Amino acid sequence: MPRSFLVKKYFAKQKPNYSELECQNDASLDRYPLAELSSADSNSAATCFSTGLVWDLSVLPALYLPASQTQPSAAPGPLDLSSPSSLSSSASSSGEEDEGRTSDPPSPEPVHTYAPRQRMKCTGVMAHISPPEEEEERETPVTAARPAFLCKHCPKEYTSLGALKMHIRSHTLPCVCTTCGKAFSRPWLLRGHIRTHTGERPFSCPHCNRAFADRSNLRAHLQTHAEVKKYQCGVCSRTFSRMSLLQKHSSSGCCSTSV
DNA sequence: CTGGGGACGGGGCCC
DNA sequence: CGGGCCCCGTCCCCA
Repeated sequence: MPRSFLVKKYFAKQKPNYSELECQNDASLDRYPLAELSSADSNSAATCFSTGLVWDLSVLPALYLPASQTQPSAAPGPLDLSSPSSLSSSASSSGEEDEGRTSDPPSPEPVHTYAPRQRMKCTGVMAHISPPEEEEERETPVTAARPAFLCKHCPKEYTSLGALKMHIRSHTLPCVCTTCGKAFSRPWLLRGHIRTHTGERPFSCPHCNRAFADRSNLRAHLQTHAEVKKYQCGVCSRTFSRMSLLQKHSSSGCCSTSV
């Protein structure tokens, strides 16, 4: 079974330009927004969060922001890269080219135009029009009279047929690895999987030349080069490269007061 | 226990 | 509308 299937945390998702992380070199480390942590201080989770520099576990609920609160500076993702100085949208790419379209420069200022992702709600029925009264009973009533496209394989609901079709692929898994037979919902997932067979690692770290088969893994790796990680404990100000590490840290006692 | 890498899934955006 | 890609996130495993 998929590991994260249907168990995603509903964090507000923004779209920081992580390409910056991957393309900036040494100088970038100095310019990491997180470097401002000390000044931003972390005695207050809100303070910490308001800086948009790190994620503080204690304020995670605050991340569940309505779509209206999407100012880049107010509720950015894990990293606030919207600052003009850091968001050069630059050249992502020295080492991380995708097989398909290599160093296509990312969209100039994605954060400015980014619309927060809407989390989809689930229903248990197959229908194309959601009765208004049913909408009212739902937790997050949206799109009152909008057609709802419901997956017949699971309770998921989508507001567009395209999104639904995309989702259905996760059930049908049309992309099959010819080597091991494992099936995937999308071709690029399969390509990524195939790299595990071929050993291809097209994403390399500009700092240590370590290569990765997966861009996300490179992104995580780049955190290890950062002096200040992007997930910060609201109590002890310690920073972590991953949310899971921060969560472990919190649950293990340090943040007993805040968690 | 902590930190990090590997693998992979999802939704959203762009073309 | 569909494909491709991006980013985010999670889980597992290992050092």
